[in-house]
Amino acid sequence: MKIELAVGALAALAQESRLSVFRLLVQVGKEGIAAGVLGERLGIPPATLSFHLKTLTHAKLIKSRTEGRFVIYSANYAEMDKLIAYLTEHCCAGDSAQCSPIKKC
Amino acid sequence: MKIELAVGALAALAQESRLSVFRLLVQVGKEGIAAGVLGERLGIPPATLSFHLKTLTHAKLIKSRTEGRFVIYSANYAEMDKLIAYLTEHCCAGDSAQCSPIKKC
DNA sequence: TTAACATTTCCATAATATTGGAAACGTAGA
DNA sequence: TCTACGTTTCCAATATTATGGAAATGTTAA
Repeated sequence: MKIELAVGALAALAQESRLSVFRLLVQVGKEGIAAGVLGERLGIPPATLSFHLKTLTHAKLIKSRTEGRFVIYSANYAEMDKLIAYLTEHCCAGDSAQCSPIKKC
Repeated sequence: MKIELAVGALAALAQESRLSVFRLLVQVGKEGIAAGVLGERLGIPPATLSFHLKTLTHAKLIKSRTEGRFVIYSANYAEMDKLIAYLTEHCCAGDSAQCSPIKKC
């Protein structure tokens, strides 16, 4: 993973509304939920939510598919895993004894 | 972990110089290295580095100790683990079959 | 085609973050 | 004490980001 991509992903997550959106999508699973449901659950106005969803999508942390007039968003687990791997890469001065395996979803 | 803390940690990491500093400290291990060495290795001017170290420290992602006239910085592995746990909490709609254990340092 | 609905784009305002030089601070050794 | 050195604070210019109303876009059902 290149540092620009990691910075982009971290910046996307470094905002309360977006972090809430992402965590909700992570918990919901790969089926995802519609933008409107997200906005309702989290109390975010449509324009603001759309802005944040765009930011998360651009960072590749979430993806969307269209179903009728709904846009269904879901977490990109692979990208989350890559980000975590990047943060913890070669950790603890190579003393792998004190590191348990990496999170994988 | 509260969302404000997570947002603070993510914001601290969402900047190229700070992410480089953090990853270097993660790789160096718990003994840490001096501020000056960090700046030299990463090519960051003293005032700028100090600003970024303060930001990372405030986010609890790194810690420091003074040794003579050197200030030695090191990663806060526990806080990194908590952040990763927060991001992946209750993931995959409870389908734990597709999630391997969390990263621990 | 028309009406109803879900979502996104446009836009201006407001708030927050980044940068690095110069000066200040604190410690160590002579 | 004096000097050298490592680090931090101060500061102001510059750049980036967040917010949400209004309008536009696209989809469905009748």
